[in-house]
Amino acid sequence: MDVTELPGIGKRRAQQLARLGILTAEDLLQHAPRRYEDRSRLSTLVEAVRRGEGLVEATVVQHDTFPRGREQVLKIIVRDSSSTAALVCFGRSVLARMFPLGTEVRVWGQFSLRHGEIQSSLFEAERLPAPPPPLPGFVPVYPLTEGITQQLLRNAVASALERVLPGMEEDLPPTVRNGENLPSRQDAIRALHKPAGLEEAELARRRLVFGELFHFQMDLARAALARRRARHRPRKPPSRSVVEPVRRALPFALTADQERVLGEILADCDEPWPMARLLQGDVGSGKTVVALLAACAAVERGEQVAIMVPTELLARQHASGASRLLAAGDVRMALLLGELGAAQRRELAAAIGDGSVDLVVGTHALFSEGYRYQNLGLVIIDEQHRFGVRQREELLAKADVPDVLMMSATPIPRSLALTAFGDMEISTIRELPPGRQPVTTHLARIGNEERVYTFVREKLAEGRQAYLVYPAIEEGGARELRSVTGMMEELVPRLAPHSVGFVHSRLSEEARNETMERFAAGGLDALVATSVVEVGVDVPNATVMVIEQAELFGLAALHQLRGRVGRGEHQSWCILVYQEPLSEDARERLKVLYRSTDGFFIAEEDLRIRGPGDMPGVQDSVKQAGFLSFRFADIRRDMPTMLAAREAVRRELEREQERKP
DNA sequence: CAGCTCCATGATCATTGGCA
DNA sequence: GCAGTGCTCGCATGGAGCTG
DNA sequence: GAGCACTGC
Repeated sequence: MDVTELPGIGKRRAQQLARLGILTAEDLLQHAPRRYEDRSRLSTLVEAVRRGEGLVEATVVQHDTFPRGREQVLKIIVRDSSSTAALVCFGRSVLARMFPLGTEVRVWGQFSLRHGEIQSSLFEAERLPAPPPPLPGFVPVYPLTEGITQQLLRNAVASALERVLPGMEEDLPPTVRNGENLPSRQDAIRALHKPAGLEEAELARRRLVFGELFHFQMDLARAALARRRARHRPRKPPSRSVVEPVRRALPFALTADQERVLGEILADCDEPWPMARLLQGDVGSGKTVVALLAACAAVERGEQVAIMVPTELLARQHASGASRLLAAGDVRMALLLGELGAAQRRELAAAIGDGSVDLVVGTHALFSEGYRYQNLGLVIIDEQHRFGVRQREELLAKADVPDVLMMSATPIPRSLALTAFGDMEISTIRELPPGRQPVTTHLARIGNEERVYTFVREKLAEGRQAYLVYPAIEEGGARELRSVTGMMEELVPRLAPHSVGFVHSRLSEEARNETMERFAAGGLDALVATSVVEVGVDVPNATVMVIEQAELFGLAALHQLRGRVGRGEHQSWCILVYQEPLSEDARERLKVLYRSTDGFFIAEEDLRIRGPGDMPGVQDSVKQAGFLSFRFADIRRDMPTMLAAREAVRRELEREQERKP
């Protein structure tokens, strides 16, 4: 039912309500109050002052005014059994007419002592008819938008409750409701707007959260099921004729975690349905090896593998890493770059088309430029968060892509993973390979940077390399340019005689790549950069990461940056330079980072401090898909409910299976 | 940075009277 | 679609914090 | 008194 059918709501109000996402009376009923005011009992004026607010019944005994500017401000003096008080009517002198002397009134307001009397300038008053109506009880306070008042919303909700609520459908199957011991949806919605007490309101909210999350999880589960049913294909039994030789040739042993995850993936690949799996692991946890071994499994079945990475630089790096690791497996590899000439491109397209290439590494051009694969069996997506959810969904929907393995180096807290990647399986590598020394983190207040640079010079003199990162004040803006040039002038002499390269978003991509590659090859001692280095190149010889104005970075970004060092056998350092004063959050962020190098712990903390809005790794998908814009649920608080809902979905699907086998 | 929403805040005019 | 009627509700402003 | 919903044309 459209909101305009409710009394008091016309075209204009409807438009304003639309800004709150309210189009129908049902929407209105799902507009959850922000909080409640306890108007369930009367206080005396004296009590109300003591508590700061209260519901009071009193008599109007006097009108008074005082001047302010050129207006006269009305004061309505009321008296109850305990005292008298002034209702100060800034800008609403008309109230005089509504409350003449002698009127009995019921007032809700914030009361305090000012100017030597009890006053309230924030109040709602109403005339009290002869038999006093019942007390309002707990009154909802709704989020508003300009043009819509609390009262209007309360009235509208009240009439919506009468007219629409009885027709509202139950949204949970009875089995689930009984199992969880939940009230009906109608009861919950009624209680949401007219609770008998705060406990009831909270219970109602949780019930609605559950319903919402149940459906969310159900949709995900059904999508996953549908995918399984849709694309069956026969799979040959694994021969391990490629996987095993490659494994044996590895210069290191897999960690237990890597083994476990590899097992999960290989088992998945042997199933007749397509895999959709997220492989997450902290920076440097060795995801790539696992992914490459999975690729080998596909190759040995005669399938092709595409590895998609966000930048060409990474494509090159992956390709060279892969050719080294896969040498023993006789895998035919190709690197697909945008700069290929027409002839090369034709040649490559042909090779992909007739199956004479097993493994292709490239950017999204892998799919967008009309390459037709002869028998594509597995797509591996690195740094999945760099691709939008659109690309991800397109890919999952492609009928000819049986298996998809996404990789993420930004650990995602379990709670978010269950929402943003609820339709995928998740494999997690927690353990770092042996021999990696944890990065030592130091905090330095700005002003001590001379010591920092001395330290950096020492390390450079030892032959190591260093990153120096500063925040991009304004993406591509003039101020950034200034700070870049400022940095250059300052840093070149400071780090002399060592060579310094600069990378920032005002440079062309080629220029950036060139500098990064020179750094990677050891041709530059120090790299000064904005956070573009966040994702990226593996430079084992780089052991120092200095982050300027670290307080401006998010926790996850800092962790990512820190992950750029500590990738070789040398001890590595991360120095966070901050400027006081620090905000509470910033202080907490830096503390977390100082204390822990565990990406998963950091991710949980990030979620706790910041909330889900800015979480990297999921932000694209989540924001675009609106996953986190639940009506009732707040991921931070309702994680237990999410798990319960997920479990309920599982049981419900089981029951469905039994019913129609 | 901009656009929203939420929240807290908000108070006078000038006489009189004494002294040089 | 327009004008007239009758209803209800009735403050302005600046700062703070959040999000696009 | 304004703004808006509603009514009657």
